[in-house]
Amino acid sequence: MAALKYDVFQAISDPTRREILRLLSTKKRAISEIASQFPVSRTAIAKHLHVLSEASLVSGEKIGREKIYQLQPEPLTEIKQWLAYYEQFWTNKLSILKHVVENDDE
Amino acid sequence: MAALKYDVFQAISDPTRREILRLLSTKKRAISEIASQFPVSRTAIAKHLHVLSEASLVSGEKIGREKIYQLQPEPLTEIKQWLAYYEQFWTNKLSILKHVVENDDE
DNA sequence: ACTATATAACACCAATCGGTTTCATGTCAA
DNA sequence: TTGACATGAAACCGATTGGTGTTATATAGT
Repeated sequence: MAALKYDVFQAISDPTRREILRLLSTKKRAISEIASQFPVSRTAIAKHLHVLSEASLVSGEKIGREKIYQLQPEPLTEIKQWLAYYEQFWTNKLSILKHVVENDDE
Repeated sequence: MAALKYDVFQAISDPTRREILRLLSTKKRAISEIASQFPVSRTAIAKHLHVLSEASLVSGEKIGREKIYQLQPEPLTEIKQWLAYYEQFWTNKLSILKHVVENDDE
C-alpha cells in the first residue's frame, strides 16, 4: 500500500512467498491457479502476491476476469549484491583466516 | 527459543539485523558495543542477536562479564543457493527470452 | 568490601503478519 | 439473462514482532 512498504528482503523471508516465486518461474499463472497449490485460502495468496508485487518481484496483468502474475526476477540482484560482500568470508580459507586474525587483534 | 524458529531468510529480512551483521564482519563485538551504534535499546539489540544466533549467523562467547558476538557467514550459502536458481532468468538475454516464450506457450 | 558495569530474564505493549470469513463487483458462457 | 467463476475489498482474529522498562545476577576495578 504505502510506497515500498515491503522490500525484497522481507518479500522473500516467507516460505509461502518463496514457493510462489518458484511456481511463477515456470510459467505465468492466475491467482486461483496459484492458490490451488497451497493449503491456505485464495485471499491469503492474493495478499502474498501483493507483497511480492510491492517488491517488484512479480507483475500482474488483468486479462478478462483473471489476473495473471508473472515473475520479475530483477530485484533479486539486490540480494545478490548484498550477499557478494559476505562471500569473501567463506569462499576461500585465506579470507577466513584473515578475518579471524583481524578479530583477534582487537 | 524453539529450535530453528528463525531461519536465515527471516534473520536477514530486518534492516537492523543486516546492519549488525555488517558491523560484525569487521570484528567481534560485545552487545553493548553493538547497541551503541543504534538508536534502539541494548535489550532490543540483544533480541536481534538472539534471532541471528538461532539462524547460526552469529555465535556468542561469554568472556568475563561481556558476551562477545562473532559473524558466522556459512548459513548465507543457503541464500546463495536459493538465488542461484533464479539467476538463469536474468544473467543472459537468451534465458530471459526462453522464459517469456515458454510462458506465452501456455 | 563497594560500586559501577554488562548481561540475562521478565513482564508488558502497540503494531504488524498471516490467516480467515463475508460481501460486492465484474466477466464468461450456456 | 442467469448463473458460475475470478477477483477485490473489508472486517476481524490470534500469534508474532520489535520495542520498552524493570529487576536480578555476576564480574571488574578501586
